[in-house]
Amino acid sequence: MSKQAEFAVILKMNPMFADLGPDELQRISGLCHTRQLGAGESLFRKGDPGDALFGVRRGQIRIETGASDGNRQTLNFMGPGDLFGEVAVLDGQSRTSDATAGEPTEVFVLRRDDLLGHLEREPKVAIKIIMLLCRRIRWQSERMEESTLQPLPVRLARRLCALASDYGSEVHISQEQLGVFVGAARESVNRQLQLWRKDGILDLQRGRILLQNMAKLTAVARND
Amino acid sequence: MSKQAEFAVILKMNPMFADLGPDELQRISGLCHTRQLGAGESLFRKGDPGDALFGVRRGQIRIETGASDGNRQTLNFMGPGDLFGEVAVLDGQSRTSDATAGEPTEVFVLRRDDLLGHLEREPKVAIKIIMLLCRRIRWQSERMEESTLQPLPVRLARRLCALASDYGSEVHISQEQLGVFVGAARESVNRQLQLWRKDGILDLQRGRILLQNMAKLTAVARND
DNA sequence: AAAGTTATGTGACTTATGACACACTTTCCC
DNA sequence: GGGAAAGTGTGTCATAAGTCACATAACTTT
Repeated sequence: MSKQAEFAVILKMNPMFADLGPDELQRISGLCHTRQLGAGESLFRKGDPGDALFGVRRGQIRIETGASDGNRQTLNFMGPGDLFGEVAVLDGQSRTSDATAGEPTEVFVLRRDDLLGHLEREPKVAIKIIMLLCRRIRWQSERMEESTLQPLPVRLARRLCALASDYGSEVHISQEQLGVFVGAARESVNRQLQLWRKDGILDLQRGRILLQNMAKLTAVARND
Repeated sequence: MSKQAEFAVILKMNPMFADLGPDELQRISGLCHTRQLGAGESLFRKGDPGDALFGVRRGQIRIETGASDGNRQTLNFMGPGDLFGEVAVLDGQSRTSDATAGEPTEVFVLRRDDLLGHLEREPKVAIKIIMLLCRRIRWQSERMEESTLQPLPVRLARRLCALASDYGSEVHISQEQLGVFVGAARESVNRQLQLWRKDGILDLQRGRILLQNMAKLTAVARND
């Protein structure tokens, strides 16, 4: 399979591009090229212009806060098949975080100028992108209400379910990280996890969580 | 001034369209027409297709939840110059709330089909719209973090500053409404307002708030 | 293996805010 | 004018979650 075809598959997996037809995807992915990074090499830093969209081909990219006080916080890991910078590539605003290769990594790069030129030539695609952005705005505003209003156990259960759908029943994450994700203190996360452990919903080990009863967990997430 | 020119001014005031050039605006506003509503008449209901964008020319439109349990919650008032349905007109998704005329009202209507046809003929405008949507997505995600993390006084101060920039130093809103806006209980809102009143930052009257010291209020909003 | 570092578990305390209850005032309207 | 309704001011209480402090356990490094 060619690089381009591989990138088309990645695009297709992302909700942002899922509605595009095969020919439209093919023409967009034809614009991409690739880049190699060594372990620890920086892809972009906070403040850099958002001049491209990236897809991980192999390796791992860490999205981190460039906290100047030395306490570097990892916000997310992007593995093979993950896409990021979709919004930046469209609006060109500067990056809001750092991205660094955690290991030797190859990324697909779709440059902003190339994409915009393409959209200008194909207004129908531009209109589809508009729809997708609108969908994202709606989705975000729904989430916004929810995340503010829902209590910690619900937010935590939802995050765990989401992680489970990505990584299976053994989620490899520290309680500290989990706290950052759901916007809570580590101690609060720990206390809730302990309760669930006593209920047999999950088990805890250093640096990982074993989900044993997804049914109960999704019930909490639904918040019935 | 023609109807179209009047509508162009309203569009220009909205951040969503503020970046468009005069000629682009003129051509878009040339697509609009107007509609008259009597007091209490419905403009659209929850679930209706989002097939148009509206701007209030005169009168008032209330945006309300169509709560079936009879307890109707007013979410927002749109007065002359206000624009709403910007996202719906682009993506065509159904309305998420009811809109009803609070008094005899005239609205500008920009229909979805007309706008999309226009965008297809002018891809440069479509790309500008894409930028604007991206800006909105970013703005939303910033707000999302903030609204979860910031304490009530900060959220309240920010909302009051925003209202002040729209309506001046005399904000006409009930404490109940304010509570809905910042996601807090009416009582909590009241208690915070009382503290600020004792500091001379503002004064309270039935149904309105008089802002007397915007400097202090913005200082709270900045959360230094 | 010893020492150091990171992750986890837990108790004590504090604080912000929601919930309820009720008094008081203003406005509306019949 | 006389309710009724809506908006406001406050007290009391309960609770969720943050903070601090420290113990323990598990990995890493030398």
